[in-house]
Amino acid sequence: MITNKNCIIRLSRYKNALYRLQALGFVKVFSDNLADAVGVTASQVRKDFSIFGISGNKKGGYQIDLLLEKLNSILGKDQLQKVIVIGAGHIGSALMRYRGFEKEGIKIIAGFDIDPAKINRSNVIPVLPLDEAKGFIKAQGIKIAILAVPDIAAQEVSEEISAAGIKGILNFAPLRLKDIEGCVINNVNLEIELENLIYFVNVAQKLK
Amino acid sequence: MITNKNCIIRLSRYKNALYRLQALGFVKVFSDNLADAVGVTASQVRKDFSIFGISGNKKGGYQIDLLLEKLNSILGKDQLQKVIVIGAGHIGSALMRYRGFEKEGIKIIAGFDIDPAKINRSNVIPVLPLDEAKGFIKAQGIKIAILAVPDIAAQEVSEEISAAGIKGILNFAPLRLKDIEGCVINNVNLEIELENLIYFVNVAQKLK
DNA sequence: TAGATTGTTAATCGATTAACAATC
DNA sequence: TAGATTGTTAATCGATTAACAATC
Repeated sequence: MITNKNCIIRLSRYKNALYRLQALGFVKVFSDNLADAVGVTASQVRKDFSIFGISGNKKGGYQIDLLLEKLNSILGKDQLQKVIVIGAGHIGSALMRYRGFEKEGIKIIAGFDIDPAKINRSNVIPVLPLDEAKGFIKAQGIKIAILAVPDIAAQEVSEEISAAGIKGILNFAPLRLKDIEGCVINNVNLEIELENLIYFVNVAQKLK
Repeated sequence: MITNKNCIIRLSRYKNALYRLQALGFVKVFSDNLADAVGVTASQVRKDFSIFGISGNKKGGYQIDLLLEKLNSILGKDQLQKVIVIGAGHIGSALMRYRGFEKEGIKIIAGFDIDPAKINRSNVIPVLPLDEAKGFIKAQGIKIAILAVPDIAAQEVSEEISAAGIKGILNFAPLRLKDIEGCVINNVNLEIELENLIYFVNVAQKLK
């Protein structure tokens, strides 16, 4: 199935919107309701659904609970996702303490750092020495890691954790990691996000 | 000039790659060098440059220092960007302490929070009461804000700071803000980034 | 039934890539 | 000059949107 990243991001947005609609007491939606809620066209919604074989009822729309079941299944949310954080600096620590992941079935179970001063084995989410990461990943079968180490360390660390069994890395280091065979890498580059925002603000200012 | 977000993100990547090449001692680049460094095609590089009227020398490639000047000017990096952070929770505090923005000419000059316990006026980057944000934005002429407040507060706060003069918001709250007239909103949704990564890891696993 | 909505195909749109003339 | 690279146009590709038959 050939699907692009944007399409999958939209599935996440549909899911989130459906939970909100459900909380408001709705039981079913039409494609145009959902489109409005997410900010896309109704055609886009139906097209996305048809790609994944999700069908509704002609005239009757889609039943929210069934739709959520299917979206959650596609998005792998039918099982708890265990995630580790590599790098317990400012960003890494903040992500470890961030509660927003829990309600999405994503659980950060440990952090790792090379600095002995950052180690804390007794914490709810322990911070362990980086050289224990490899064993931990293998023992616990961890597939997903958040990488929040300094730029200079990012490439080497990503290759190490990948070799230990990590299949997906969410990279916060502001550089492009080389492709790693058997490992998906998504980048969150905060500098570039801000730079981009500044550009479009400047453009808007000039237009006036 | 009609430009898409991806194109501007590539300009940032070109810029970053050019600094690295410069640090390695290079004085000029050809489009295919830069393409390799960033992971795009040489056609893409030349096309992007031509959109912004950046020209090189037939046969001679592009002179790195001139190229950086032009890219920095397009990206608004010829002046220091003052940014505030709204919400001094885990994410907000981490962003305030994060040093990565400085080398990009982006300076976080204050944080704001509604919780009196978080206020700290004597810090290098002070954390001030949220109700001082409006006056601060006006007095300092701040255009860019990073929004790291709880979901429930995000819509209201974004409208307030926009009314006070904010023209661009980098939103970390995991929900879609309604469009605000005269304000550009970029979203960083960490839950969705992770969900997306998990999806593609699962797909890759199934293919094997 | 008449009206409304889905599911899918075809049309459109926009972005990327390929090709190549210009030219250094 | 011959060879290499730019700058731009045309071709391709892929994603989004529009249209509409099927049907509830």
